Amino acid sequence: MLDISMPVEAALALPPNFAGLPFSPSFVGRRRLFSPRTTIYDQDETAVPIYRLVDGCVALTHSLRDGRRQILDIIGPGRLFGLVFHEDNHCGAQALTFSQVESLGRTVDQGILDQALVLMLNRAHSLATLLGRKTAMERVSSAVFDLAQQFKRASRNPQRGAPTFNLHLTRADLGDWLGLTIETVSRCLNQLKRDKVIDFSHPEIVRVLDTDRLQAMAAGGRGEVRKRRA
Amino acid sequence: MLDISMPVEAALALPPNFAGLPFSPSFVGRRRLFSPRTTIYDQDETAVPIYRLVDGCVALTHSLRDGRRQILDIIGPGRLFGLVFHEDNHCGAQALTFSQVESLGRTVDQGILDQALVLMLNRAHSLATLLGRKTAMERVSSAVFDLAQQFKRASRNPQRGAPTFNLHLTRADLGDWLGLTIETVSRCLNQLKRDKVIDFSHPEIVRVLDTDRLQAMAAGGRGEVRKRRA
DNA sequence: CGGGAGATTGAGCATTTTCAATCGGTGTGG
DNA sequence: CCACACCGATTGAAAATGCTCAATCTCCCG
Repeated sequence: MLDISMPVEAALALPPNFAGLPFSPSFVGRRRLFSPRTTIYDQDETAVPIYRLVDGCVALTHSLRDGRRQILDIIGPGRLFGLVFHEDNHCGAQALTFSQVESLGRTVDQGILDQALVLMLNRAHSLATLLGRKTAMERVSSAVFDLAQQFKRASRNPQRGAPTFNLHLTRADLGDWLGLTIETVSRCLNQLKRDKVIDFSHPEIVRVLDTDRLQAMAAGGRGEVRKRRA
Repeated sequence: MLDISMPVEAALALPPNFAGLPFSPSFVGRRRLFSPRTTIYDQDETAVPIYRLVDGCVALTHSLRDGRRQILDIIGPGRLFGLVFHEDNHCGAQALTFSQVESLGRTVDQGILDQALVLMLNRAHSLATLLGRKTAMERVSSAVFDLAQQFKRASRNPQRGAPTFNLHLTRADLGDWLGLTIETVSRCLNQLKRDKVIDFSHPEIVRVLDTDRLQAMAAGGRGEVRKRRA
């Protein structure tokens, strides 16, 4: 595997087509390539520009002083991230795979920025709902569903056919994202596999066998209405 | 108690001073008064304007189809909320007490809107961290601390003196916010009371006896570093 | 072939939930 | 004015989901 000794300037080939946000073509800033497990910016860093993820996978993380870590969002190709979103030094960004990132400085079209902000906020709210109210199985199902959306291979199988995607997160990452432990994540993933909802032989490459059932499990299985609250 | 049969137009006295966001004085739109437990807008509603909470307390909530509810934010006087934040019908807003709300339409200064959005996002991220990684005691401590900030009485006791505030949320609301059950919330609150960190006789009126300790408990008690993760 | 990192699996445990009973304040009707 | 009903809060005991600890497995790589 490549041995790139970290934050390296690189002018790479154009990215593959991705279903990302629209951009004014004028903003094609400097690109940088980050290796897996490297920090793009720190939780306490200031004056961070706006970035666009061209290719790869980035996690926004927040750590408590005692070391507990929460992943606040997983960013796929096309999405924006950076400091404007967290003036108050709030969370850091870390590449989970080789990630090509484009710096947009601070001169981003207002509308696009707002759009990205709103997406960020919606996802944060979804995550909160997941963390506050969903069971382990539902959380893992939600995560797989979300990642399948963001990272499904544009590759073969044009439409209806067991979409495969690369799970860029380790079990530990998934745990930090979903508020679970490594072991629980592993158990749930293997449960989904036994249930023939997903499949994987290599733990990184996941195939979704039954998208509908996956989505159903993500929302709360069979709709038994829960009690409480007038 | 008043019998106001809901959403009622009202021109009320000017609100007390509050430590809110700055506003261009030109935006003084229509005001409405909402009674406790009434809906300001629904989760699936569209074309909602931007609101400013003049006085009272509002909860942003998201409900799963099966009835589970997650409170995504608790809004205190001065803060903005409304649809721009959630184009994709996402969460509803509900008054928790008598709340005076000012509609700003959609003509809000961009900078102020962004500021509100970023605050919203930061709070959503903090909530996610709380829900994903904190214990019940830490969650409840965090909530009390946050509410003390947002709702501390401007009243007497100019500074250093056991700030008292009105806990506008019921135990059920707190549970829906913190991802806990009513019973756990109650137990934690009474534990804090036994520990002389807070005090209350009426379950709605809370006095903070030891702000420092409260804040410490909110962040994770005595800083024992937890394991895992390189 | 040996070492290491991540994943899986099992068993026991703990925090939090669930279930259930009781308390306390408040509003209503007799 | 008091009895009753109701709603929210509190408290205790039992149950459960998810965690901790520990062993083993599978790759990957040198």
